[in-house]
Amino acid sequence: MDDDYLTIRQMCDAFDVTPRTLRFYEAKELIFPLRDGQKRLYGRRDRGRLKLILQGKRFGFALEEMRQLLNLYDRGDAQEEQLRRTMNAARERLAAMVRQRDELTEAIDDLRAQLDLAAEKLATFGRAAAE
Amino acid sequence: MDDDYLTIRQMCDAFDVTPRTLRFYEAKELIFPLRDGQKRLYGRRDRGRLKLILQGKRFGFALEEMRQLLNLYDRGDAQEEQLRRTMNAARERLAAMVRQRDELTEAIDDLRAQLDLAAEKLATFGRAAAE
DNA sequence: CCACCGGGTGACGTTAACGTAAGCTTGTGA
DNA sequence: TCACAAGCTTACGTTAACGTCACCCGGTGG
Repeated sequence: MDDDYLTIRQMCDAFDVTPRTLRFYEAKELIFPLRDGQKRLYGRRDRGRLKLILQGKRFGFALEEMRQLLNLYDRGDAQEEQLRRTMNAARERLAAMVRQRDELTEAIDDLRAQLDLAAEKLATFGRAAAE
Repeated sequence: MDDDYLTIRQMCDAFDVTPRTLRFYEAKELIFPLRDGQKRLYGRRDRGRLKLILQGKRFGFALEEMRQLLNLYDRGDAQEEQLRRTMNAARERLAAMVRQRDELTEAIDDLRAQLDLAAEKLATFGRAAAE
């Protein structure tokens, strides 16, 4: 009921984003602020969506993916089905993240091994100089 | 001595890259194939560099960074200093990769938690339907 | 009156690592 | 000789998520 509306600047401060970002999200149809004349006014709904968007970004969802998920919730009905779909998307993302982490771990281990080799080689320089 | 030279296609097959990639690397001054008229010929040296480049990519080095590292080894002298610098660069990369993995791990844990919450919520739907 | 501030609207720039397409040459087998 | 394949060069396209710039508008304090 008491949707206190925020200006773009207040939103930026609250969520630590730039005005450009909010306008950009609006252009991408992720959020739909009201207008007071020219000025954008962001209500509870937009804040909720933005929060989800930023969370999604953290999980590696692309903006377009988030838009689709958010739109699911906009149609308001069939809650269960929506939740299922969202969970499926999330599970796929999760699997991708785990894969990515595994690859990273491999690369880390390999790089460490290379560094060890290099350290040995460097030691031979030291010994050569000590003769 | 016996630099057997490879054509661009042979290189592509050997390293699993496209011709475009090799020409691109050349334009970026990462490799320097000889020319037989128009045709590029890749020798031992270029193969070595390409191998390092692809390794570096795996570790997340940018091409420009790789170029600088490779150039270090081109001047041929002061081996020890070169090795040191390369190791320093590698250590920084390693630290960045570890940081990145930690962040990813956090995000993974968070997403898992969210999924668990969602699963609970979904269960309430099931119970509601069972009444 | 005027500078300034907050906000708004395009439109173009940025970054990385190539992909893609057009059109030219050169070599080769039928 | 002709067509075809492989290479070559040049140049523009792609992707994501904004940043930057130039310019406009309306209200306000001095």
